[in-house]
Amino acid sequence: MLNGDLTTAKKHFFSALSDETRLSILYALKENGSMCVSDICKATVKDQSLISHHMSCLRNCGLVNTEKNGKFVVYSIKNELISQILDLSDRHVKEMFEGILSCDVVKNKRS
Amino acid sequence: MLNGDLTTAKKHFFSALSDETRLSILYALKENGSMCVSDICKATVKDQSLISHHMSCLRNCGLVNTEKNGKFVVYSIKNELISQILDLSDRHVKEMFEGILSCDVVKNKRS
DNA sequence: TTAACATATGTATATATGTTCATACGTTTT
DNA sequence: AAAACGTATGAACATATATACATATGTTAA
Repeated sequence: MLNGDLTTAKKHFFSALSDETRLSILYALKENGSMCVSDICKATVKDQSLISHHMSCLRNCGLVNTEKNGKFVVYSIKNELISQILDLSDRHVKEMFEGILSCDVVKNKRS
Repeated sequence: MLNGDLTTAKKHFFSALSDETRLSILYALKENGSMCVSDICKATVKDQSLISHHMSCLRNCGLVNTEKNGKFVVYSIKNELISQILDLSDRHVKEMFEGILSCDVVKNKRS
């Protein structure tokens, strides 16, 4: 495994986490254990096509499990390691909350 | 603190981590303890202006510490919590390595 | 004070990425 | 078999963002 590729993989892993829709999907899964696509659509109030695109991203980056059940596809958080990463990040963001939101980039988005 | 804002902050935290240049800066800091901007430029082989932009991002998201020392500005990894998040993510990405790189998005970038 | 150095910041641009729309695929039901 | 349902995928577009360039600010040395 080349070092450049490892960095690329890391970049894509964090990219998968850097989207509000995908974050809300992950936190819905964290609350509910496992959900099929249409349930995720309801929980996040988003279109099916959009959710499917995002699930593909989450699947590829190893953030969720897929399990087929008849015509349903059931997703869940991949494993305990992912849960831990989400929890620790949660803790950090809550501590740094104001600083992060006062970031120029964030502020510009609001105007 | 509004829930929407918390999600926005999370998104920006992970966005800060989803860039190869910023990741290489963080891993240089992890190896060397603390470094001034010009040292980071050498270590990452990037322009000073680019590094400064990225340091601003890392600072805002609470990923690094800043300490002024004469005309130098010395940066280091913020705290143990950040180190842990980086380590756990590292572990995950190494496990999921091939899957992540076989992602369509990643593959398209290479062609 | 002037010059040299270290760092930060503003702007422009090219590229990456989230979303929408249309449609395809697979499964169950009637 | 056809219809209905659940999910996935491809293309197009609008927006976000990394980088480069120019320049400003602050600090030390001569």
